[in-house]
Amino acid sequence: MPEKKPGDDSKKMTKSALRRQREREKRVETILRAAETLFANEGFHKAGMEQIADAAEVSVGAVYFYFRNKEDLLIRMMDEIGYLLRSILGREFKAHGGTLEGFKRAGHAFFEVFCVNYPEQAAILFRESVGKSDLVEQRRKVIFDQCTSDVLQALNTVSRNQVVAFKGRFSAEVIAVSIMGIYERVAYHYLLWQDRAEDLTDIGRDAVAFIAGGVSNLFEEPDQEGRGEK
Amino acid sequence: MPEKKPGDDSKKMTKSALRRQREREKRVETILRAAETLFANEGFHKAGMEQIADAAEVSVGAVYFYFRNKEDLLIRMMDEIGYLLRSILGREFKAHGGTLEGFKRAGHAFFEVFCVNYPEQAAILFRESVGKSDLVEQRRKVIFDQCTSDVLQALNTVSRNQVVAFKGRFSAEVIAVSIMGIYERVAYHYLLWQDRAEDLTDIGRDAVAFIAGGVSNLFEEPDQEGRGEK
Amino acid sequence: MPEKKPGDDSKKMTKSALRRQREREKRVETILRAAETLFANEGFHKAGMEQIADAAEVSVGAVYFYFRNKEDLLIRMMDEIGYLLRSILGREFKAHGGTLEGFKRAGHAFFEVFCVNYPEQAAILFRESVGKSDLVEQRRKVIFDQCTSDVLQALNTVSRNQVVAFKGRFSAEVIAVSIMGIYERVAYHYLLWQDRAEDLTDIGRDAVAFIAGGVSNLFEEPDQEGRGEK
Amino acid sequence: MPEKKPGDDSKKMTKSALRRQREREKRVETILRAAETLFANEGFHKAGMEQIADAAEVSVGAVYFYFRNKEDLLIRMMDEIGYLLRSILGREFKAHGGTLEGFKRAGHAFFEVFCVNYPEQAAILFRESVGKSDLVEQRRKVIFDQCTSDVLQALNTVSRNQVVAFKGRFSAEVIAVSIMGIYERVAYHYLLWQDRAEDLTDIGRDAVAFIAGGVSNLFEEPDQEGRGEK
DNA sequence: CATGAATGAGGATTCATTCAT
DNA sequence: TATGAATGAATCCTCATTCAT
Repeated sequence: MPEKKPGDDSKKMTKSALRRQREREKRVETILRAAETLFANEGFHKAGMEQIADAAEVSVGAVYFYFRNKEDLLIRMMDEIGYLLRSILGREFKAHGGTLEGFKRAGHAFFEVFCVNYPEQAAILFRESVGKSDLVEQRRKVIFDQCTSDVLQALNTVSRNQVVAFKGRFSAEVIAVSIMGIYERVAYHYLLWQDRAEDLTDIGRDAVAFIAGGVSNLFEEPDQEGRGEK
Repeated sequence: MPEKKPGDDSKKMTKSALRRQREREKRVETILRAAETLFANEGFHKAGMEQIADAAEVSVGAVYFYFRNKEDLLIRMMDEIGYLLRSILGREFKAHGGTLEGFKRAGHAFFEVFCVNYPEQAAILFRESVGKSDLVEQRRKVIFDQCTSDVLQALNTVSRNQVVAFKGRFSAEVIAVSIMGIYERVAYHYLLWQDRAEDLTDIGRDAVAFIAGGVSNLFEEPDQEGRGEK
Repeated sequence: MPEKKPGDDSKKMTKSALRRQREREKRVETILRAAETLFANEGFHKAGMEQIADAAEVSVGAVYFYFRNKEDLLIRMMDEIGYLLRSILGREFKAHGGTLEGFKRAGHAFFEVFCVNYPEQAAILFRESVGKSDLVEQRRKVIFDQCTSDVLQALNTVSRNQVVAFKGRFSAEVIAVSIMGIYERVAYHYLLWQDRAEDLTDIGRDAVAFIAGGVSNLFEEPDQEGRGEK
Repeated sequence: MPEKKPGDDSKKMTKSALRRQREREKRVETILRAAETLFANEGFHKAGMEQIADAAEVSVGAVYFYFRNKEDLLIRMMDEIGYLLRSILGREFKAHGGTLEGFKRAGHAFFEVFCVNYPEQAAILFRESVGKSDLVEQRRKVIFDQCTSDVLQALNTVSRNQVVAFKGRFSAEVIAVSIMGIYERVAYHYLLWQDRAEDLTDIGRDAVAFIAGGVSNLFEEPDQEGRGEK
């Protein structure tokens, strides 16, 4: 079984075993990248396993050796992409000490780093759908939930750091979900539909500003009337 | 061809022709509803034409008599759903004279009327994807663009009615897209993933409040400097 | 049953019955012509009954009222064409009193009259095939047999008129079949494949000359030894 | 892709690769033969892919692995048959040094070798047609054109060898086409319609004699009445 | 007689997956 | 490990034919 956890048996390993390990990982990598491009450009259903194998310059059998099935390929891919996305956003947020500024920077990074440098990955994460009740959909949910949870934590961190509190009547979770929605659709709209990658910086700034405006509204500001939405 | 425009020959029609016309529409309706349920529950790819025909209690041939092919079925369905959604939102907005209040009400209607009463339609509009470069994807884009455009117009109407102006540095279009994103993902998250239809009223209120907060932030407030980010 | 022999009941008929009779025949004619064009241009299998009905400006049901089924359509068509072809050839042959000259003239008429004026009919007679063991194939055989038989009779007539006799060792039937083959393939080659209708006169002359040469070789020439081939 | 040109890598091949190659060819052969029988007996349209696969004792998928589609099956088959036919005729003709005798022998071989030993192939070549403007029809044309061209060359060779010339007023091409027509229809008539395979030798002799008579008529014969060739 | 909506068996083709080598 | 030929269930779609109106 190739799914053995890497690192478990790393201490006692012959050289050739190490090389094998390395080659295995390289092979997995190659296949994953080939599939990624195909899925992004053709869509999950249109991309056939043989096509993927060809693109990765391996045999179909090899693909099935490293991946349980086509779904598994997509799931592992989405996990990677989810991890990548969270790294990018998390790094930026933490680099600014969990402030509102950091929160905004993370938003900018979403557009300027993730969308611009990993458009195929964005396409897969935001477009691919295989049909309800599939493992894939569950996985998508997990990834989005993690992201949402990250955003939620960030919101809480910011509010703590700012020494302000959320107005009790709002569900921070809904806000987090909303923010994810903004990121997702703006990326989809301008990257996948209009292919305006070069404008993403500006577009991202506007979107982030909109979010920041909505968010700052949510904090109690003791000495002052809220800008009353009504 | 059953696709003849209705109304063309409506004045002079024999009774039997009228009945036929009615029956034809009823049949189309039946098939569309059956397909809707199947697409929403099984997904586009998993739902077979025979299954659809069975559910509609007609033969496969009958489905193909009224619809060019499976894609056509989905496209016509999406068009209907798009129209339905825009009607619901537009009616609410106009009923309140294009005010911010109307804008919010439209938002509430999205969750309380559209999502709650037409969850299958929401599933189809927000989940179904067939793969890039398909007619379906184009159609989806058109529908979303129309909705986005509606939101954009609404924003402009509100800003005019409030005698305030957008802060120049924001792209209203990006805001509109963002709002669509919020609606979409909140619906997706709470309706399709968590199936919390009964909580949608509250959830919707929070989401709309968040939007309203963000939006009111966008209007120039004469006596005060913008919080200029950049 | 619309297949009643025409003329049977012609003596006692009301005027309206007569008109009906006429209209029926006109209708049959229209459908047959429409089908002819379609079969010639699209082929038997590609031409659908609905297409035929549309082209004839009647309903599918009407086609099925006048013709048992698609095969019947083709068979009746082929019968007509066979009759037409035999008329053209026979008329020419008889007009010259059954001489070799008449035989040649008939050959010329095949190319210059039949092929040139009825190319669609030629296409149907020579190209259409539906698959073995069909009624159609049997019908084709009958028609070709009739034509072959005509040619055979013509050969005999000529030989009688010329007061010469066939060399005993030749089967006149094989010659007749051969002649049919020449007509068929030359027409196919130059009309259906190369569409050189305008050259058919010359081409036909060559083919006929070839046939005449072969044929005149077959007759015993009393004062002389046969040129024994082998 | 199994269509790799044979011979490319024939020098350095492992044993197993060689065996694979052999098995592949055997498999293609098996499928082709099964399809041939089915096409000849049932006709192209009536023979289903599953039926073919069953007859070849492989799965449908295997058929599609070796052949692009049903048309491809027929085309490759026709190519083979065309090649076979031309080999048989050409061999005979060349074996007699391009004389009129060789020409006749080739004719006899057509009936006695090709028609008698390969009746199914004859059925396919002469009967199967799928409808105008198809790849198949184009292929048929190519094959017939090649055969016609062979006949034409043979005629020219004979006339050169006999030191006689064609009478200028005849188009040798039309003669060649005519000869093809004779072969085709005589075979069709007596083999496919009347199934008189056992009489084909005699029938063939008559047909060839008829052709030879027509042909010898075409040569200029300077000093002499008799046409005695040889 | 005419209509045209409805039928449904039948057919070609695809493709994820397996397994002998 | 790697290969790639083989599998066969699944699926979309066509179209000759029927029949209620």
